[in-house]
Amino acid sequence: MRLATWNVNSIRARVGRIVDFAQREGIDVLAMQEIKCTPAQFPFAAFEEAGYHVEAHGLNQWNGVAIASREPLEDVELAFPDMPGFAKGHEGPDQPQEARAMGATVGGVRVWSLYVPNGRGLGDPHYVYKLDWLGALAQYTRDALARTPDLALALTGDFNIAPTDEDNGDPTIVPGLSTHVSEPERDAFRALEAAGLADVVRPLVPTGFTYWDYKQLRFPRNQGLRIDFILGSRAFADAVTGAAIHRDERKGDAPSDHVPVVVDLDTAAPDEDDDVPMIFG
DNA sequence: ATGTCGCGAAGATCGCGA
Repeated sequence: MRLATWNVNSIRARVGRIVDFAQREGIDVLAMQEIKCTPAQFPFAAFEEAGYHVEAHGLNQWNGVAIASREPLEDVELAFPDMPGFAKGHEGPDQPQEARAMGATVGGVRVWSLYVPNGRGLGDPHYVYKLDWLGALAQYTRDALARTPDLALALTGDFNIAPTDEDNGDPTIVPGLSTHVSEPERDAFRALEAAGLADVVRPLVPTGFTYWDYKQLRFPRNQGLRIDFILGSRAFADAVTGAAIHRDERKGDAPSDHVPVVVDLDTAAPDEDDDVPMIFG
């Protein structure tokens, strides 16, 4: 199975380019973020004509996530447990959840398409929201893997965190002053790893960014960020056979500011009669 | 020049979010 994640920055503005990519690259499951529309506005037909089922979740022109899949999506969820909400100017409990998460099961894998809150600024309520949101995501991960240790779980999406200094090539993003690179955000990312997940792309694609701001010639200067990830549980990571970051998708007409991140999985069912036993670790 | 995008609402530009 070939699984991809892509912050598309509006599905309607570039649906042709996205479906073309999925078909050309043989993507079986495509987790999308920032679709920027409601399901009523989503261009389902373009995906269906290309052989994909799609589940979309969007409340307005902001955020929004979706998953397209060649096989039907099962057990779709539109939030993880205790996912915090946010409403500007209305800090406190009981804020409405945004359209930032979708979980679905396909090919034996529990896949999440996640659009982690940006944070906006180190002193901003949105930054507190970001850290709370990531904390609840880590708790979900711990609970899910405690309940089912051999679960093939994949958290994919735009995490809005550059986990190491090597993941930040944007000179305007400064440790100590900027979101995406602060220690609390990096701690929150490491907490996901401590919960039982691993970045399954970095071992196969050690360097390279996944996002370049539209402004200031960031892409021609290659001043980007690595902020889009596929984090997998042990059972998921053990099935990974390849990975790619499709930098070329930042080129050409009307690109998203993010590019797709792809992994290949060997999802052949274990065979009890196989002469060669499966060996882990 | 916070210099680019995308969206919606207003109304042929602006505010918001990133």
